[in-house]
Amino acid sequence: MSSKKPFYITTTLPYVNAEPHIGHALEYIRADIIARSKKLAGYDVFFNTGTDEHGIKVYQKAKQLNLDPQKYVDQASAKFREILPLLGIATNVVDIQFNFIRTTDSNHIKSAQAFWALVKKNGDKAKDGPYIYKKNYSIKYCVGCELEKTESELVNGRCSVHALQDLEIIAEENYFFKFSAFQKRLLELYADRPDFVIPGSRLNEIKAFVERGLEDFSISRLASKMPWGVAVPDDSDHVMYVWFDALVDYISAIGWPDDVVAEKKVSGAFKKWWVETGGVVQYCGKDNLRQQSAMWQAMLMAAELTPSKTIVVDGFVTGDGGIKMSKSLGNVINPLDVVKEYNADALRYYVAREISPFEDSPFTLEKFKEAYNANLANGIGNLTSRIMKMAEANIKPVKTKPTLAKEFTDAINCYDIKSACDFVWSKISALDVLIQKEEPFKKLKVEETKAGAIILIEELIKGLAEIALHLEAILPETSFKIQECIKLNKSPTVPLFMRK
RNA sequence: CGCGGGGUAUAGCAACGGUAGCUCGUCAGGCUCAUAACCUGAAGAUUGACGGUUCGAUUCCGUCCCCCGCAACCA
Repeated sequence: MSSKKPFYITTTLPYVNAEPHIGHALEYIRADIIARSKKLAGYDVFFNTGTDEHGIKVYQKAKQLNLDPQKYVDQASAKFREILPLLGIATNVVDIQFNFIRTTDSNHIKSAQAFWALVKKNGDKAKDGPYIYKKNYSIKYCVGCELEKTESELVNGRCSVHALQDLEIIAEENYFFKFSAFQKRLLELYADRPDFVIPGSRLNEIKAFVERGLEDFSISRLASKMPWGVAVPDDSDHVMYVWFDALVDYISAIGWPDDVVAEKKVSGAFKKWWVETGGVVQYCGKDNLRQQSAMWQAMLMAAELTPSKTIVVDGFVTGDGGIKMSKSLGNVINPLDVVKEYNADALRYYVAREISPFEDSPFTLEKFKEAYNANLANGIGNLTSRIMKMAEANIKPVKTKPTLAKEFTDAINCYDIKSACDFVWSKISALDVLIQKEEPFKKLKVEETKAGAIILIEELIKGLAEIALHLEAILPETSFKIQECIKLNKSPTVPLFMRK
């Protein structure tokens, strides 16, 4: 049994209706950098991600393709699972327990049903309950799309694809969650924990939203119309609508509720990853702020579980000039294309340092190339070559024991990945300056100064090793290569990053 | 009066009640260990507009203009 402190981080589960895109890559990479940094800082890390696979869009899509829904989601989920190693995500790293959950996994389904049943039970005896109740609900249905439409999908109250057809209003009786009962407790949570949502501007946003008043939301659909979902406990006419299904993954992933029974024992996974960590750190896009920081937290309260630890909210990746990426504008970046042309670390670098940790940022191939040449090829790549060349020819292998810098861990603790990178690159720049100032390459040629030059080169190696240590979190592959060079006292056989 | 973010050098960003910084690009010089790389220096900004508070405002307050998201199931 490890004595290390546990740390639990998760991404939002992407809905498999769409193909993996740059936003998913961004979130994976960010969460991965935090996970690896925590590992470096001595934590035992649980890293969760996966896919959200139920619901009408997936069901319809499978029907269109004439596929069994399960077959369809198997394929769709695999696409997400497969890109993870290509992005350098820690699917197989010591001290990082990686988990890929699918909402169609049988243990997740069991967990979601148990969660529903628990919330129902708690609500039925609560003063402000019931928490789950039935109510008539009218959905807007587009006959052309054969799909239910949400308000945000409508243009002038009509389907954007079938604007000439009137939407059908279909009333059905659904289960609702009594979100409104949790307004006060949510506001208390936000007030008590100023770091609950990062960045602070997003905390203000969700606070303002909750203060305006909450509407109960629908949490089931009629199975007769849409069978592709988790069955509601004790009512086979209904399946769960996304919330009580997908959001529960953050606890089903760590063994809830099975391990709650075992919570009295020390070894329960839920106890370790939820109770001892103070909850999960959740990455999400800014469009998911409400779901993660309000709805899910209210659900946890209803289940009498402690809230998440922190919600870290990403901005969006945009095209040039802050314009939304879209196929018609041709400014969509496919992360796999970037990885193919450069490599995973190059993409990770760009995501970590050139894209704002919390605000929208543009991503263009021009900017990418510029940043790549300046900071990877000319920066860390070139620095490694110049130091190792001198080392290889003049010194014996140096043993180093670099330590993690406080500036770095401080930045990571604030989820400020960009600042953490800035720190590392300031070290890179400092070594370049030092070499120029001290000119060991000149001193080597003169007998009287040679000894001093050798000491200096050993110092440079130590500096490089320190950089490599920090890069384990950001550019794991590159870090490994640098550490190998240092160990073997050899300059890289091929440049770490070829100039483009 | 729905909510939020933003407007700073060519571009992308940072900062802050007290000399407005960084990266890319441009120009000049240096170096030769290194991937035409690296180092030093220079040019380049009435900090969106107008008012207010202040000894002092890019920063705080007010009004306005412009851009961009969100507005209950898109990272």
